[in-house]
Amino acid sequence: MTFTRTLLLTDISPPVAAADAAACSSPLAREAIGSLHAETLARSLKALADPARLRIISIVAAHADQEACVCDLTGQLTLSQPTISHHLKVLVEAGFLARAKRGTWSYYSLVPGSIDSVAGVLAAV
Amino acid sequence: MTFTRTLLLTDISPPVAAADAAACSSPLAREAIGSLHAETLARSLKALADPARLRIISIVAAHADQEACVCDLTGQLTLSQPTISHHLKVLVEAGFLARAKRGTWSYYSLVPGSIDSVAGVLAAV
DNA sequence: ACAATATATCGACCAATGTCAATCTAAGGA
DNA sequence: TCCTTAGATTGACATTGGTCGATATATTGT
Repeated sequence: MTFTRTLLLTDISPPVAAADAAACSSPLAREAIGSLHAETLARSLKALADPARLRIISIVAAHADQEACVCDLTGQLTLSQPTISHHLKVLVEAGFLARAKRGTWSYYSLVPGSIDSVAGVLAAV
Repeated sequence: MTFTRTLLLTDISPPVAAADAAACSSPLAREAIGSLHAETLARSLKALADPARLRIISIVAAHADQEACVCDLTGQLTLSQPTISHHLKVLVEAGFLARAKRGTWSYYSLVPGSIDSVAGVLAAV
């Protein structure tokens, strides 16, 4: 890329596309997301893209105080305790849940806005 | 589920939780999502949870006519043509893209509302 | 018909992921 | 102090998933 002036969209006359674009290509209305942005969003979506983890989030969100202990989860999910613990870790590391240990019990709460944020970013892709 | 009358939230007095709930549990404000719903949403999210596929969707959406040919993608993604073709297939099967073959070229377009729909469902989990 | 091009499919490979049994850690109660 | 219980960690395993090279299919141009 050695051009001193960036090729603008308005520079493209209908029949001719951008320099390195193929003949079949149509004009762009805006920029696509960058690869870095794509990787960040993909990481968040990967953390959510599991039935057990979605149910965990939903169970936590369904509680009046937006908080659930692990026993709430082991009771409703037909998964072993270590597996549930693993999913919780994934969700905490992805920034969707926060852990608070009180006595013997661990309580998990939703990080406010974290889900909505991902949903918003996704809708803007 | 053989109860004739559903247990209402207002039936639960503060100190006592639902029948099979543990001592650490707090009351629910609403129902959590069902496992079927969770699996459906997870399938959609899995299709989106990949950097290459997010970029593909973004590139398609960035086009003025919401349509891109494969050559647009091979030019921008540093992935082999078979790999891109694979990702396109995943996105079509998940219902996010539609394929239209015209002549030698295949054009992929966004299925209107499909992304917003997932974003909306996700935000409601 | 033939050659060239665009895209899809196949087969194989390696990395990442979900799951569980076994074990470890920490907090409470007797 | 010891036992019990809640939860996290570890290690192993099977499955899924992303990638590419090779090949197949289909369409256009000569």
